[in-house]
Amino acid sequence: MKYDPSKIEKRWQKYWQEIGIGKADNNSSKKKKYILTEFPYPSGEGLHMGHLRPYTAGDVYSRFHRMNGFEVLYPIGWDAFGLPAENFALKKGVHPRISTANNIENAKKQLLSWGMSFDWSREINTTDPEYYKWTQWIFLQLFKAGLAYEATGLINWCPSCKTGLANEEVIDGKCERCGTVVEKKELRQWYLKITAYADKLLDGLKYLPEWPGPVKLQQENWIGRSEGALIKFSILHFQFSEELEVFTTRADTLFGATFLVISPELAKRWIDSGWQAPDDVGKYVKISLAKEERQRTAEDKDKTGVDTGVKAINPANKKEIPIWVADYVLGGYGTGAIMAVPQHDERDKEFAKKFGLLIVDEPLVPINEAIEKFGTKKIQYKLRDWVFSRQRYWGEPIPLVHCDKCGIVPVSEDDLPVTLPEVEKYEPTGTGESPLAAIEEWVNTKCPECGGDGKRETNTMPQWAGSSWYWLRYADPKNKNELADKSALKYWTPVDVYFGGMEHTTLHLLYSRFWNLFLYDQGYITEKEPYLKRIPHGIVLGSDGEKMSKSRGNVVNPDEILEKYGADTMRMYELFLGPHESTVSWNSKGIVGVKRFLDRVFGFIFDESAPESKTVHKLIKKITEDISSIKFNTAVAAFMQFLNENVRLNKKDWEKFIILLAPFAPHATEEIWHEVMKNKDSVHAQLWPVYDSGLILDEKVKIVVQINGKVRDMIEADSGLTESEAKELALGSEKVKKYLKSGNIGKIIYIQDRLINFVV
RNA sequence: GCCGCUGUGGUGGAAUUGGUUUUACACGCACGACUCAAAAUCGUGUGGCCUCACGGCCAUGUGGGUUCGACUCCCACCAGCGGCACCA
Repeated sequence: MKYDPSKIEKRWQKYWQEIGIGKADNNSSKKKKYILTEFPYPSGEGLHMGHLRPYTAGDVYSRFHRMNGFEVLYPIGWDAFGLPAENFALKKGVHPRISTANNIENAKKQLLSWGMSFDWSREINTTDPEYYKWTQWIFLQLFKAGLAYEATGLINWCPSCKTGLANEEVIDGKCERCGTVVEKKELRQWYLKITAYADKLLDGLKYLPEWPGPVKLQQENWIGRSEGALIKFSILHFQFSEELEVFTTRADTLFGATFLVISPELAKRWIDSGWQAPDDVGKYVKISLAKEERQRTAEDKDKTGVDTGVKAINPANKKEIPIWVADYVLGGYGTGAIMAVPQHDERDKEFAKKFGLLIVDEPLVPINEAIEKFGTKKIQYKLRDWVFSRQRYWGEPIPLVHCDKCGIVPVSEDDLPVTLPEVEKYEPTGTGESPLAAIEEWVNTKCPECGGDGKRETNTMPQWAGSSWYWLRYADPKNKNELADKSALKYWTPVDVYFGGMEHTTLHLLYSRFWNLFLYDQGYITEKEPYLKRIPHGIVLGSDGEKMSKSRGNVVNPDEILEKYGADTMRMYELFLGPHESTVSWNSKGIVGVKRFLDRVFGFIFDESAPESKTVHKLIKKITEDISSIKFNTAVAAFMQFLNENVRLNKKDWEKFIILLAPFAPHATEEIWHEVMKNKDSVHAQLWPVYDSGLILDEKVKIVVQINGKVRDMIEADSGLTESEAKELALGSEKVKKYLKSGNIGKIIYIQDRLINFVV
């Protein structure tokens, strides 16, 4: 039979829809397995090779578990709010609602053509009011719990996307979305108090043994907990502040603190409250604050600073010390001021040397004693509160009303969702104001509390809002009364295995853990941590080893590969490229190897007179273990090797082979299962084969004979020989005799069925 | 600078609870079969060096070490990738 994927794949995809291959049952009595892959942004370019990787892995894993008797939930949806969707819409001049719907339709077609066994009956869309109703509802719970607050502060601002950004969205000083260098801007923003969960987020990592170490470590570093102390220094003759508080982890070095340094931000606050700073100080502060964050914090930069002329008292030795202002001190960490101990800190030393400040070598004091005497214990985090408002149109409206009389009032839960108004003009304004602010008939509303005139909050939520709880919704996606039914959550959550990218470690993965912990604390959900096991995948590069990009011209389009080779070949080659977690380069040349393999599978004719195969049992063991441990590349190799080595197989053994191959090449195996094997039901509904452990043992083994650790011969023998039997056999070898002639045998090392080593 | 990961043929990669003459599987390449020819397919070979050959020596980034035995463990160094980046 000739293998022509284009003739068979559509037919079986339709068949799977009809029989509901991926449908998960909330009332199943089976053991559950919740397998999740990050849901895609439906961008205008369609899904790319980077999507194929986790979805194929998840699909193989899901099909495997279904065949092993699990009730599997492998859902999919669309993370369709946010900048990519909106920017695409702006570029094409189409309303984001329409372009998003088109992009979703296209992406869905792609996923179906790849043979993914998602449960399409649970498809969700973050831009669907029925969905974002609950995103808004969660926000209100955060607000009511005091974890959402409004504040004016210096925030990251992307001048190209024209919106504020969270700390996590600034990668190497640039906007995570568009790569533009981020500016600092003083703006009124909504924040989520993720810092209140810093300890819980950190502590929870301890209970996730199946997360990769590097992922946990990265989150740990991002949270950045350090234990130290707050120490107050009194300020002399200064009316704008009586004392200056610093955070330090080295209270034991307090006696060596010979000056204090404040950040330009703190100096600015003093100036704003009326301090007549010396001219050079005022000038320095102005210049520092105007600098780009990256310039200011570049490490190889020379230290700069100015003496404020103000003096303070070191509480330990009562000595008078100067206060300087310098931009190596960060305004946003600790108190925005430090005590400088040049003897013990390289940065302080560099500064002191440059400006001729005192460096003394005072003895250390016990740290706890110092804290007790001169300050208070303090735990400081690097984690900042999450800037949660965006000045863009395409996002969930924040469900709050501003009322002159009542202040900020939450929209009544009965009135959710606050739907995004239909407008023609939705370009970002760039003024720090959301485009929604211009829509008067939407903005003007009644206060939910007093019924008087009120104005809606016009900022929208960030990209990350909808994805911060989506896995919960999959458990019960159509629920109108709550985000998901408790018993459905009890059955499905937590997610057993979560496939996704490394780039989300300190973004989506951190945010969603935060929301999950919060919802758990509030009693709305049943699990403390959302994902039991996290499996990151490497990125797919172009054949030149560079990131795929249009400008490089190295983009490989999965649709074209599919047209040429079919979905099964594409899937298997993608898995064959390398270990799931490593970065791989897509090399279109190598794909023919997989196509040739599937051609041979298709052309294989089983032979009823062939004896029962033992190697098929080894294959069952190998494939079962490889899928379980996410080693798909070696599983594919094992299939190839098996077919190379077995030219004759009877029908029963061939059937086992086809079942094992089914999760990898779902269409081709289904075709063979029906057309060649003449079965009526689906190959994907079969039970996973079980191997006979008695049959995988070899009767004959090859034992290596070493002399002083060097291999000198190999003897074939029955398995399970004792040491003396093996010794006798080995000494009979001519080669061994030759090498043993010159010495006496001392030690003998024998490892059964493997090797015998004579030490001479 | 700090933290983490990686380093094996022309290429992607296998093998790491130390143990079957490193390089499974695949690509590529060479030769052969089939063909008028090509493609496809099938078969054989394919780490390096020396040798007509038998055979030998050297090889898992580099240099040491532990061990009967090291790709696998330890130390130092080099190179690449990722994260954080003046966090006091």
